[in-house]
Amino acid sequence: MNQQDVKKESDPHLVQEELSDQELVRLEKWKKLKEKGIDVFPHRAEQTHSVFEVVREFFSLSPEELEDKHYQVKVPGRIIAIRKMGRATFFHLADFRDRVQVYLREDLIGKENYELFDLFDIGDVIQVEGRLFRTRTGELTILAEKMTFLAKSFHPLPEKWHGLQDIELRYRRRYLDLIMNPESGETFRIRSEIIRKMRQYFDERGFIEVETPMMHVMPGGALARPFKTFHQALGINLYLRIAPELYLKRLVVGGMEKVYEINRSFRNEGVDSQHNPEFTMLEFYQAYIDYNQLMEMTEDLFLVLAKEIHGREELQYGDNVISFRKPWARLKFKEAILKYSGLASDRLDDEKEMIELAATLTTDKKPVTYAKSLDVIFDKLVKEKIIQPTFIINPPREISPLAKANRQNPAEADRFELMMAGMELANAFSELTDPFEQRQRFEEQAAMRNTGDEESHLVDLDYVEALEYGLPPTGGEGIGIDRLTMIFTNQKSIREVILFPLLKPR
RNA sequence: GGCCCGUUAGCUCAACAGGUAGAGCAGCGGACUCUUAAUCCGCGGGUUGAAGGUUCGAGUCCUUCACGGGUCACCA
Repeated sequence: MNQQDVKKESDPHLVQEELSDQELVRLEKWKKLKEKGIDVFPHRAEQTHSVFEVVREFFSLSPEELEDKHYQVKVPGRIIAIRKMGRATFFHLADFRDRVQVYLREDLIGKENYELFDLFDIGDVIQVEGRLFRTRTGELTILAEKMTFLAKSFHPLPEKWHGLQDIELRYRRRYLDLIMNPESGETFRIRSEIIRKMRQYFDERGFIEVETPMMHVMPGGALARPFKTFHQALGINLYLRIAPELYLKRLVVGGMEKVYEINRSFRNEGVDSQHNPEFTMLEFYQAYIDYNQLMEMTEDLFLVLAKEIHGREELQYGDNVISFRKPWARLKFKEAILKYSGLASDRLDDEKEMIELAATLTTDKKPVTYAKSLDVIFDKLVKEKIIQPTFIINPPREISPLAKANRQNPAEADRFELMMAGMELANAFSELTDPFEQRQRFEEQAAMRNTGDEESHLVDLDYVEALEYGLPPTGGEGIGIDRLTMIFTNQKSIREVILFPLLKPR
């Protein structure tokens, strides 16, 4: 603490030291309220309704009904607009989901109380007690009899008409975004509903929800660079999980035949409109099924979500309408490349040519194997062109080290990636259950790692040992909740569906 | 990390080609007892993201830096 801080300690001051005239005015009002003995930060408030509940319950009642019944309410909320007209004032009180008008009359609450309202500002959280009526223009309104402070607001709110537009400020001060921009609140309400409905979906089908470690001694379950940290007391390096996969399959070994985790995972990669360093997945595993059954489940799940949340089977996303009607397109990985890249099939089979082509598409790490080259080509030339929900099935086994190989073509995996709107939404496969093969796959990965591929898997012998006890045939899938929310809320950036996306400190 | 764009009053935005920074909302004072982007009259509010440079003069031109957005790279 420097001297300046010490000097100011006796006198309350705001975090921001240089105050605007408006902030000084608010501080003055607060002092006046204190002088009057008014507690602007009380411990609790009684309420009969939230703003949202008032609107929901009384919205459809006629002026006469409201007049007859004399509905008395106590409603907390934030003042978001004031219209003063001499000895009468209208203002709007808002909560997270709605707003309701309040009417204030000097002749009803008395001169002294009416003048006290001059010390109320837009942004203050208050409680209004009064009875409901309709104005001449028909708006449901609370005729105020009593008003109490619940929290004084010391900063002016953003502009009422345009809201908060500055994208950076919207992320850094999400609370302001939520106060000012109802559509932002709606996005996060839908996100919450997606997660709730997903839970319900899996719970109803007999799944158990679990939580597995987020701190891993050895990161695994995906091909990605991890965040590294250190445990002081144990003196060991730890990694933030890149996926819960290997732990969840250990649980299937343990008899949890249907298991899921809504998990936050962390990947130390770039940040863009489809990637945040921490992101949320739903990962689920079901014993005795394979990836074909997972495709059916996935179609069903998305369709249920669309119908229950939006009441529709297709959703507008940007310029496209995305339809979840079954069945969805299924395209083999190589066929998808043929279809969308324009490459001829004899060239696609020319391993050398594909490795060279892939090298021209990426500047960083050069793909050295045929399988990795195809993966790059898919990413660069195909992915963005797939708009409607499409299962891309049977990608190369080499880039799927945790999936069973396909029996007809062992170079391919019994796996699919679900693409839509140019994004990967889900990734699923028939889990590799043979401990000998798993160990061999890990060793292949480790060999690639030694050639400088940081994202390859490590040899996780502890996991292989679990497989040695017997993992039944199992289908497993991960669904990106953030991206799913983007589709369901028509947002182009992942930062719009994460309350506090990672930003550099100011 | 590369490239492009942005950063001006609390907020939303102006300022032609370098010539002493404006408006609306919000705020303050006044009028107004059914307004709803209330209205009317008046007033205050700025280190133009930061630091250098060019110039008689920089919000504007140049350099560097910070943060954000877009895009490419990496990735889901």
